[in-house]
Amino acid sequence: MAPPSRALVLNRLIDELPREECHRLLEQCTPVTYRGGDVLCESGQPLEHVHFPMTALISLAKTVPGKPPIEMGMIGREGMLGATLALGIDSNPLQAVVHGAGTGLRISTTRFQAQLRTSPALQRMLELYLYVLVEQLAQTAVCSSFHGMPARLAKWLLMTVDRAPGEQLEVAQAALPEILGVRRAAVNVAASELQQRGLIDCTRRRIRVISRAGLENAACECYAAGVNAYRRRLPPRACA
Amino acid sequence: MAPPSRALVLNRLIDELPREECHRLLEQCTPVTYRGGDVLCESGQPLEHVHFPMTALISLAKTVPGKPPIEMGMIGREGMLGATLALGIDSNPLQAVVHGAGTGLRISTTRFQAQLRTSPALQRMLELYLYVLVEQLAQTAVCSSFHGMPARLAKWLLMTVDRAPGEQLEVAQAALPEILGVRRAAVNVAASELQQRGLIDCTRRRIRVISRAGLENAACECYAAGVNAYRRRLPPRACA
DNA sequence: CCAGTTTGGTGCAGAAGCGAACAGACCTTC
DNA sequence: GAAGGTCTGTTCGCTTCTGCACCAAACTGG
Repeated sequence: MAPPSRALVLNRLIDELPREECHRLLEQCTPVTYRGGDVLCESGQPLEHVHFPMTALISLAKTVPGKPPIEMGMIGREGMLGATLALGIDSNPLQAVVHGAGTGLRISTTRFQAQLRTSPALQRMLELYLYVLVEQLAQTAVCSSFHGMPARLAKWLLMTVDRAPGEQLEVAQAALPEILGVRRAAVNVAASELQQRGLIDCTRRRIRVISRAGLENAACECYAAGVNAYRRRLPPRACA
Repeated sequence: MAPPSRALVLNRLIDELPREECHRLLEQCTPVTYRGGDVLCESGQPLEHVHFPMTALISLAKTVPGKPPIEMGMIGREGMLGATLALGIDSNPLQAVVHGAGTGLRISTTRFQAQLRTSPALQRMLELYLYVLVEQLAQTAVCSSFHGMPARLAKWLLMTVDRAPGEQLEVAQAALPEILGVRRAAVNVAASELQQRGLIDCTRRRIRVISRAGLENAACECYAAGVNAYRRRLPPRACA
C-alpha cells in the first residue's frame, strides 16, 4: 500500500491507468458519499453501478439461509466493485455492503461497459484485480477453517487499516461477530487478548491500532499472502 | 446434469460448443488417462495444459503452510481446468489434484490460447464457467463455516457422484479427512450416521450411494445452490 | 499360511466456539 | 436528572471437533 507517485490519490486502480484512459473514465464518474450499511449489490443480482472506493470500505459477504452473512472479501481504495464485468457478467456473486462510511466514485454499469470496450488497459486491470479477489476469497476460506480467532481478528484489522485512512477504526465491536462469522463472545476473547498484548486499544465504537508490527506478528500468514497476491498481479505503475 | 442431446458425451463444456468450434478444439486435444494423486497444477504456478475431464475428477484445493490442503472446488465432466485463461492469466489460484482416476482431454496452454482468440463461443464459455467456479468457491467457504460434518459429507458425495460415472465411488475413507479439512474421526462419525440412516454403504475403499434423494435431504442447501449456479450460467445448449 | 502393512472403527481428554443470558457502562431522550 | 436503549464484557452449560492413542479387520507378499 505504498503511496502512488502521481499527485492525486483517489483510488489505486484508477491511478494506475494510463493518463488518457484515466481521464476518460473520471469524466464519467460521480463522487459519492457512502453510509455504513448501504447495500450496493445483493448476491447474484445485477450491479447498477460500478464503485471505486476512496475512503469508503466495501465488504463482500456470502449469505446462507438462516445464518448471518460472513465476510469473504474486502474492497477499499485498492480495488473496485464490479470486477466481474471483466467476464462480461454484470452481477456479483457476493453481497456488497458498505462497512466503513466514506467517499468513492461510481459510474453506471452500462457506461462502464462502454469504457471497457475502448480501454484495453482498463480491461486488463479488471482481469488482474478479479483474479486477486478470487485469491483473497480462497485465502479467507482456508483461514477461517484453520486459524484461531485472535489471528483472524488481527488479520481483519490489518486489512481494514490498510484500506482506511488513519489508524483509527470506527468499528463497533458489535459489528465484528457478523463480519467474522462467529459469536460475539468469541470476538471479545480475541480482542481482549490483543489488547492485553498491547496491540490495540478498544473503546466504545472504536478500535485503535497501537502496534502495527505486533498485529502483523499476531496475524496468520494469510494477511501477508493477501498483500503479496495483490502486489504480484498489480504492481505499482505496471499498468501505465 | 441431464444428458446433453448430442450423441457423443465427452465433456459438457466441449459438447455445448457450436459444432465447428467444437471440432476445431477437439483436433488439438489429446486423450489422457489420469491417475489418482496426479498434481496437474500447483497453486499459483503456470498451467502447462488445459484439462477437460471426462470420467476423471479434479479437486481444487488451497494450502496453508503446516496444514493439509482443503478442497474448495471440484471439476468433473461438467467443467475444465484452466478457466482463468478467460482472464488472460495462465496460472491457477488453487492447487489442482486428480482425486478420481479416469479419462479426459488435454491441450497445451499455448494452443488453447490460440483457439481462444478465434473462438468467441469458447471465450464466452470460459467466462461463464469461471464465474460459476467462483460461486462454488464462496459456497464451499460458507458451508464449511456453518454446516456440520454429516451435511457437508452428504454434499460432497452428491457432487462427486454427479461428476463420476455410476453410483460407486472408489474413495478410501482415508482420503476424506484431507478433502474436507477435518480429522478422520469426524468423518467417521458423519459416515456412520449416513450409513445408519440407510443412505450410503461404506465398504473398504468404496462408498456406494443407496438413496440419492435421502442424501439430497441430508445435505445442506449448498449442494442445490451449486447445481443452480451452474444451471443458471450454463444452461444446456445455450452456447450453441 | 503367516507376518507386516494398510485401512477402518473407537475412546478419551481438552480446546474452541455456540446459544443464551446477565450485568455494567455509556449515550440519548424526555 | 431519570428512563430507556444500545454497546460491551462476562458467565454457564453444551456441542463439535481436535490430537492422540489403540485395536480390529483386511489385504499383500513372500
